[in-house]
Amino acid sequence: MSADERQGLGADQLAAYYTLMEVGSLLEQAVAQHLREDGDLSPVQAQILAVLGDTSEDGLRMTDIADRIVYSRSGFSYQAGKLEQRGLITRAPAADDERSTLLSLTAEGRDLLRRVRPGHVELVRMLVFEAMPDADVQALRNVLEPVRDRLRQDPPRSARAQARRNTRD
Amino acid sequence: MSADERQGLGADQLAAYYTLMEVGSLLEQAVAQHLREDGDLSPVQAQILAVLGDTSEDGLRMTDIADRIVYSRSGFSYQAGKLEQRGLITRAPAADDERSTLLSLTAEGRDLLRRVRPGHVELVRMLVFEAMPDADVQALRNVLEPVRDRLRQDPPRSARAQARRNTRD
DNA sequence: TATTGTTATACTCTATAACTATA
DNA sequence: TATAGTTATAGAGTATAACAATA
Repeated sequence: MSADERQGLGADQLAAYYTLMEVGSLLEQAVAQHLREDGDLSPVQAQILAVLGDTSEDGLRMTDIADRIVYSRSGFSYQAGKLEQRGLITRAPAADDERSTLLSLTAEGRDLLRRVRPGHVELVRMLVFEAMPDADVQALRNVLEPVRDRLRQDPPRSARAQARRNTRD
Repeated sequence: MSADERQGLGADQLAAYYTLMEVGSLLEQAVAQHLREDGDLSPVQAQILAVLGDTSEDGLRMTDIADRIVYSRSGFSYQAGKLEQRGLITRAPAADDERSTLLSLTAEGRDLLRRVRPGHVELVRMLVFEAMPDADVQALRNVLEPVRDRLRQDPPRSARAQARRNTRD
């Protein structure tokens, strides 16, 4: 937090971390505002629709989607209920395993996705990529994709126990 | 959202955008969990404490802090109230302008900051920087700092009107 | 017994607008 | 009149745990 004492991170790393977090949060806010105003969608609802729109399957199980979106199961049910109420998705028990629920886009859901996407893409282009050279786009991917893979697999469990030992000032 | 039709973004840009968002959100979740478990702090509360801990001033006005943290004023009052209840900060009217409220860290607030920081830094080091070459740290800063500056100044107002014209499929 | 998902409940956070007080 | 901040109120989202149904 304060910059006057550092153990594990140098000044450059700390600056990179702050910048990364600030960009992530400002960008998420801007995108969330757009999705809400343009499609009355919360970020999670938009993610669910996007995942359903990107698959070629007939439907996806809740658990399969939850694997791609970090989220509690109850919160997921709540959001899926919202989307179903609005007629954007359907919920149906899976044929092979009746415990599972298959989510599918309705025609209206697909329409909404098509209606919102251009503005979403244009917003991101303006905010992030308008002045970014192609080489920087590549650099961003090269640097962040390994971090993403690490974060995906790493439930941040062990960190605290290990870090606490450094807490003795 | 779906990748089969793109107007303003190439595949690389889209991939970079998705990766950036996912890293931001996974990292924020991990950090938020740590701050909650280790210091019972919400992300915003932690940010307020961090800003207060990083300044050399006697206290900061609400508005000065809000400038560094995107947040509504009422939400800010709510969070400041929480921190004051816990004895981590004090609120006092400013001497020169009695409309303003000066926030200051108490000794307990400073202690909490010192107690939580090592684990926070260590978590970020493990999740982000352990396997990242110094050159990549530089690259990340070079690419993202201009984006951050753009996002800071850019209230995402005009995007929708401009983007809607592309919506005619 | 374990897994998938839903629901009840309580809580936190956020947004809007009305309000107080100072400038 | 404009600005700084608070508060009332209402709503959205989230987490936990208890629950039902299926494997």
